[in-house]
Amino acid sequence: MKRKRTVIEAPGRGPGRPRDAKAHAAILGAAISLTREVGYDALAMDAIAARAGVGKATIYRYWSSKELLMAEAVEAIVRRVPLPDTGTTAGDLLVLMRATMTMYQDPATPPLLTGLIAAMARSPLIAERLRNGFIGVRRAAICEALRRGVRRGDLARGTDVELACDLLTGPMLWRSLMSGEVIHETYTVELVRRVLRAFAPPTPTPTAASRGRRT
Amino acid sequence: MKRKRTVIEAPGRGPGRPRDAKAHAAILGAAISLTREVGYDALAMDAIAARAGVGKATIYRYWSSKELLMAEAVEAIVRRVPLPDTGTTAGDLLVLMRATMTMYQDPATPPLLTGLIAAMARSPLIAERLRNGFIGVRRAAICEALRRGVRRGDLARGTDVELACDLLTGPMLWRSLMSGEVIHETYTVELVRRVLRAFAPPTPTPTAASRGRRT
Amino acid sequence: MKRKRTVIEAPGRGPGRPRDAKAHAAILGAAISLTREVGYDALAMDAIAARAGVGKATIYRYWSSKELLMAEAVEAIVRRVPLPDTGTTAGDLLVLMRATMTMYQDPATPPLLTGLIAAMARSPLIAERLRNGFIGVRRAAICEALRRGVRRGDLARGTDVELACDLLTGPMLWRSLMSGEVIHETYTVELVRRVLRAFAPPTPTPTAASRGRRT
Amino acid sequence: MKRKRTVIEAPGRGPGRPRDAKAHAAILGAAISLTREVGYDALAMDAIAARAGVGKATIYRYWSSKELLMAEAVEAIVRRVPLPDTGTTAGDLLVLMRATMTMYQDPATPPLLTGLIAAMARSPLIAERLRNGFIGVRRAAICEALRRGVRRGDLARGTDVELACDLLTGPMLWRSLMSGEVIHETYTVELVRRVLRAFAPPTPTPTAASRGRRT
DNA sequence: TCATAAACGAGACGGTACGTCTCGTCTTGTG
DNA sequence: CACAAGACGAGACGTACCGTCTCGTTTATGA
Repeated sequence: MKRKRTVIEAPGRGPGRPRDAKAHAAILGAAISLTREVGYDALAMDAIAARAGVGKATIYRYWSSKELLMAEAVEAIVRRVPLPDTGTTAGDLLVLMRATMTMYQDPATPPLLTGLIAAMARSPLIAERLRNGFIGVRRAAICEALRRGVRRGDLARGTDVELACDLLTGPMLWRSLMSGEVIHETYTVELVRRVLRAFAPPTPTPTAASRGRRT
Repeated sequence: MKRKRTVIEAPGRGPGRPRDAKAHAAILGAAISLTREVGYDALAMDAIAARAGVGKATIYRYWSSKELLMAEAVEAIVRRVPLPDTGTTAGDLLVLMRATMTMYQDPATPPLLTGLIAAMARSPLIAERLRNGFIGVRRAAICEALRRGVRRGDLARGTDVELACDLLTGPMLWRSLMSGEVIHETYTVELVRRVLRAFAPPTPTPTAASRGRRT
Repeated sequence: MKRKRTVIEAPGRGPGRPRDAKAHAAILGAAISLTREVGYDALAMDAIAARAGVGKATIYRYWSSKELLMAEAVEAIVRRVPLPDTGTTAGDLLVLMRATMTMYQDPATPPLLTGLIAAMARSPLIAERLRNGFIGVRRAAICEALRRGVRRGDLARGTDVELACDLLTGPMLWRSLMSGEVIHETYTVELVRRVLRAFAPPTPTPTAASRGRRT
Repeated sequence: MKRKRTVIEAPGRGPGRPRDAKAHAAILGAAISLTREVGYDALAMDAIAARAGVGKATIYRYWSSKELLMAEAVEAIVRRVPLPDTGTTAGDLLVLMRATMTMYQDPATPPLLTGLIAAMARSPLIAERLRNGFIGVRRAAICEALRRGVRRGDLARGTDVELACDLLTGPMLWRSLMSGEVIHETYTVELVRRVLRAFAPPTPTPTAASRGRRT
C-alpha cells in the first residue's frame, strides 16, 4: 500500500522496530476470551488492552476499529476447515457439516457471530473481509465436495451447487441465530441426507437405483 | 406504578392526559426511516426523538429499551404474512416464500435484521419476543402449509416439518446475511422445488408417479 | 451567552430541565481540592468527574475545556478583594497587598496560577477571561487606591498609576513564580513603603517634609 | 546508563560512533522554531524529532525530559546578559533592563516562558536549573549593578538589594504574563527612574546632591 | 368550574466506551 | 556503539450514546 519496499513479502522490513507478534497474538487471545466471558458488545477495548498487557494504541495500530479486530478474532476461532475425501459424497458432506455443527455448538460462537453479522451489515469493508475469510473458506470446501458429488454421479448433472450449499449452511445458521436451538448430530445427518435427496440424479434405471442405494 | 385501573385495555381511563397515539406512530416511523438512512447502530435515541418531534421520555414510556423499540419497528415492516390456500402444496409454499423474499428484498431489512439478531443474542427477553413475534408467525404459516402437504400426500408421511421449514427459511437468511446477494424469483422457485423433492413421498407406483409430476 | 432570552437575568428559562447548580459547585470544588492534592497538570477530568459525582459530559456542558474550568476554579479561590478605606494611602495599599500576599501564601496558588498562565499564553480566550476576572478586579482596586493617593496629595500629581500598580503587583508575582520564596509581612510592608517613596510628591518645603515623614 | 566514560567532555572517546554535535543543535533549533509556531504544549516530542531529522531516542539521550529540553531551549534564546559599566548606576540598570525588555519583546518568549514556569511549579529539578540558569544570571547582574550603586552612593546605604531587584524585574514579568501588553522603551526608562527614586539616599545636603547628578 | 394527575417537549444528568493523542522507553537494522 | 525509524505501555483527552431525571406546559377526568 505504501510501497516502500522492493520485495513484496518482507513483512518487517524498513527501518524501525518491527511489530511485536506476541502483542498481536495476546490481543487476539484477550479479545476471544473476553468475548466468551462478557459477550460481544459488553466488550471494551480498554479491557482487551488491559488483559493483553498492551496499550490501546497498539491495538489500533493493527486494527483500525473494534469490528476489524473482532473479524480477525472470529477467524482465529473457526479457521480450520476439513478438506475431506471419504470416498462418498455423503461422507464428505457429513464431515464438513459436522465441523460446522461443532462451530455452532461452541457457546462463544453466537455472540461473536451476531456481533460480526451486525458489523457486516453496516460496513462493506468488514463484509468483504469476512466473505473472503471464514465464510468463503467453508463455503468453498462444501461446494467442492458437491461438485465432486456431481462428477461421481451422486448428484444430478445440472445441480445448482450454490443453491445446494445454501441448503446445507442456511438451516444451521437459522437454528443458531433465530431458533436458538442446539444443533444435534441427528439433525446434521438428516440435513445432509435430505439435501442429497433434493439433488439426487433422476433414477435412470428405477430398479437398479432403488436397490443400490436407499435413502 | 401502572396498575391502578381495573380494566386492562381501557386506554384513556383514569385521570390525567391520555397517551398520544400520534406520538407512538411518529416514533416508530422515525425509527424505521432513520434505520434506513444510517443503519441500526449508528441510530441514536436522541435522533429518533428529534425526528419524531418527541421527548426521549415519551419513547421510554412506550418501550423500555432501544432494542424493544426496534423489535416493534421490524414487526411493523414485516408483519403481514399470507395464509395461502392455493390448492397445491407447491403453490402454498411459493406464496409464503415469495413473501419472505419480498421482505428480504427491502433494503431496510438487513440493517434492521442484523441489529435485532445481535440484540437477540444478548437479551433473552428480546429473543423471546421476536421468536413469538415476526419469526414465529412466518414459521407457523410455513409449517402449517407443510403439514397440509403431508396430509395431501405431497410430502412423505414421516416428514420432519421443522427440518423442512429450516430448509426453506435458512437459505434465504444465509443469502441475506452472509452472501449479501439479492434473492431472485428463480431462486425462490428452485428452492421450493428442491425442498419438495427432498421430502417427496416414496414413489408409490414408479411409472405413474414419474409420469404425473416431473421434478 | 446564547441570546435566547429576552430578559437578561432569567437563568433557568427556556424549556427543559434546568442546569443543576449543585453539580456546578461540586465540579468546581472537586477541581480545586484535586488541584491542591495532585497539582494542576496531574489533574484528570475523569478524576474531577468522579470526585464531584458527576458525568464528564456535565463538566463539558459548563466548560468547554479543562482550561476554562480551571480559570473559573481559580477565580473561586481568589475572588474576594477588599475595598479598603483606612484613611491613609499607605494603609489602603497595605490592606490590598496583604490580601495579595495571603493569596500567594496559599499553597494551592502556584500550581493553579502557573497552569493558568500557561493557558493564557496559548489561548486568547482564556487570557481575556482572566484579565477581566480575578486579575482585573485586584488591579482595579489597587489603581483606585493609588488615584485616591494622588488626590490626597500623598502621591505626585502626574503619577503613572499603571506603572505604580505594576511596581506593587509585579514583585509578588516574581517571588511566587521565579524565586519561589515565601512572601512575608515585612516584605509586603517594605514594598508598599518603597513604591510610595518612588511616587512621592516633590518635597514642597524641604525641611518640613523630611521632618514629617521618615523613610 | 549514561556514565560510562571517564572524561566528560571528550566527544569522540571510547568505542563506537561519537555523538553528533549537529544533532544537538538541530534538536534545539527545531524545539525553538516549533514553539514559535504551535506553542509550548501543543509541541510534541515526535514533531521535534521529525523536524530535526532525528530519532526520539537521540533527544532523550541528551535531555531526560521535555521540560529539561525546553529549559535549555529558552536559555539558548535569552542567554546573553550584558555586564555593563557605563559609569552611572542609572546607565548600568538601563542597559540591563533594556536587555530584559528585548527578551520579553521576542514573540517566542511568552510561550516558552509560561511553559517553563508551569514546569518549575511542578518540578523542583527544573526550578533549580532555571533559577541557577537564565533567571539567576540576569538577577546576579542586576544585583551587582545595584550594589555598585550603593557603593557609589546613588542608593541608600541599607538598600535591600533583593527587593530593589524584584521591583525592577517583577513589573516586566507582570506585563508579559498578566497584562499581555508590550513593554516600551519609555516604560523601561520610567521603571528604572522610579526604582532609583525609591531607594535614593536621604538627601543629606540638598544642594550638593541635586547639583551633582540629576536622574 | 376548577383541581388533580398523567403525558408531553425539552434537555440536563451519571455513567461508560470510543478512538486519538502524547510521553518516555524499547527494539530493530545501518553506518 | 550512536543513530533514524518507529513500535510499545500507559493513560488523559474530548465526544457520543444510553436510559433516567427534572422542568414547565398541555389535556383529560372527577370533585
